[in-house]
Amino acid sequence: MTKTIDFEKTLNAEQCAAATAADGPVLVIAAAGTGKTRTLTHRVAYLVEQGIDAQRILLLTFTNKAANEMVQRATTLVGERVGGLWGGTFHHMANRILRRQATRIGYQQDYSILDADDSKRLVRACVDELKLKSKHFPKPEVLMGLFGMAASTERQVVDLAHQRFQYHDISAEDIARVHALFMRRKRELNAMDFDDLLTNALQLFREHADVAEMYQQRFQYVLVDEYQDTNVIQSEWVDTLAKGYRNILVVGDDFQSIYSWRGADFRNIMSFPVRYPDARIFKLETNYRSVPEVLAVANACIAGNPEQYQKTLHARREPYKRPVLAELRDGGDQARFVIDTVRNLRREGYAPKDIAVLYRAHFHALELQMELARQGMPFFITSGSRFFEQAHIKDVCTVLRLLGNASDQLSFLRLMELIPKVGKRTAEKIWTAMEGAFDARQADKRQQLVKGLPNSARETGEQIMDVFAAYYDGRIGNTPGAVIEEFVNVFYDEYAVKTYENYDRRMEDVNELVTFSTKFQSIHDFLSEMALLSNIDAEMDRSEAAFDDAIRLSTVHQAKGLEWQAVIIIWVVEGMFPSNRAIETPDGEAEERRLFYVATTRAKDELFICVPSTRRQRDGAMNYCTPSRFIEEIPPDLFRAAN
DNA sequence: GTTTCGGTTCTTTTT
DNA sequence: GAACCGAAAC
Repeated sequence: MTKTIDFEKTLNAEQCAAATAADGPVLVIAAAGTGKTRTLTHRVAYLVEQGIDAQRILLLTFTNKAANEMVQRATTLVGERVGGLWGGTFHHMANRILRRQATRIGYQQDYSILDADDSKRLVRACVDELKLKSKHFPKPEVLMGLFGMAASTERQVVDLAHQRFQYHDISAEDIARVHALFMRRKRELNAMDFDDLLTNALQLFREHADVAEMYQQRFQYVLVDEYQDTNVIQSEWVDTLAKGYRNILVVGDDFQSIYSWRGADFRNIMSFPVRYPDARIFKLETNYRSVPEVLAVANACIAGNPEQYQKTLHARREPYKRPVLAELRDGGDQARFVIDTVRNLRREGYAPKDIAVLYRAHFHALELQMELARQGMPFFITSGSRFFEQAHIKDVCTVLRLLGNASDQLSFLRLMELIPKVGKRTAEKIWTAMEGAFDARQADKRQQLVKGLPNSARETGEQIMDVFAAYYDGRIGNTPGAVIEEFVNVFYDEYAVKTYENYDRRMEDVNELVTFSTKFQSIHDFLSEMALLSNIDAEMDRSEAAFDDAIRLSTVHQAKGLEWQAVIIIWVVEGMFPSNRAIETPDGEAEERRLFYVATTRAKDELFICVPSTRRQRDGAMNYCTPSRFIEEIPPDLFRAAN
């Protein structure tokens, strides 16, 4: 017999009420640091203790890290009984469902997943094909943003484009044409991007009642974390899945809604009681994380957003020190301040991993990174470009992706263009000759490919083709790692030496990828995981011990859900935080304020806010900075002076 | 006609 | 860095 949990003892009254709530719809408003994860974990444990089969519980989270953490903590509470629980991100769940049902919506089961880089390339190709490329036409990233917005808000691209470019000489119809071609191409490539995963899964539910019903029957309980960051697709998704039993429990905090630029709408959380009139609402307001002085600053900051659910964080911890507002001369001065502060904190007994530096955008940290490197202070940064999206990682996966989906034109072109003397044109010609698919199983197809290459490239082409042959002949294993290793041995290692100055570092990444791949049996599992794992998730798997001696550098977005003893926020000046571009959009300022609130509430003991007064421009000229409006809104006596 | 190379420019936030 | 552009090299 497994031990039973005394919920009233291990949780406070607020948490306990939410974790042990009776069946039916439940909304939990959980302010920062109030034990949200703890509550959700105990909810899972509670359900399992009540005799619910874990396979019938669905737990949707924002990151894989959050899902893993919760499952792990629930396992500690009630043991192996949580084994069959479905936990993960919306995208993971969509992929899991679509892998079984893709044919119902006109896709093949072996579809590929396009990451941001793939989608961008495809959009660029569509713009080229329609001959719309010009100085004034929006760049692929801008188009992608527009398409993504349309997908996640269920609006028409032409309307959004019209709105966005009404004062510019850009045709909304042309943008809609690019979008239409982009959508068609993805079908032809048998590929889905991140947005497609969500919309296609929803379409599947809408058009196939039997599929929807199957999952509605399966999931007796649906739990959703970070509900304030769901978009309309996701919220309809959740509503659909919960239709069977109506045991839906969502947890969120409208103050921490920071993804509206991705279609997230915190009104989902506000309207929950309207969609579920019998919903019970629980509020968690007791903060265990931060000292009262930090909370005072956080509360003062968010008071600038009056139209939100007002809730006050009640401090549980003893008074300690007021946060520091540090006025610095420039970026260099700021970097030295950060380093001095870290040294002082170390002397006070904090470990490096207890300290984080947060900022609005990755490039804000460039100067600091250089100074840290120069001073030999170890740091650990979650970089802007994703591990799996780096050129060398994508290069070594092209063969694998083609084995997984013969229609993957993007991987085909990428692979061909690795061969010397083969460029865009030649690669495209060969692809056209292949008639839309490269079926590497057939020896004559491989032959045909080599014949399409210029003479000087044939030998290399044959070497690469032999990787495919080896896979099908069974000469190498059929695991993802074996294919990558073979490709590296016969071709890529030599290529990398010639191409990259930092060959060593890049090949280390490749080796790490092979190690990572051993966890997966099938090529598809591996490729899906690669596309859907975020940077933070990927880093989880890398040697964590190495990071214990390093301070953490992170964007505020990526810091969400994390906490540190001491937090230093840099570049809190107008134009950078809030970012210039963000405040141009309606409600942009309110979201930036929420973002600043998220930043401040990451700190447990100590908070340092840096305000440099000048910033060097690209051309070397000095720019004067005004302290952020978010600083001006906070009463000065809530801060202490820097020593 | 294609590929390659060298110089220039620009960085919001992410599954 | 890495994406883009124009010019040189093949």
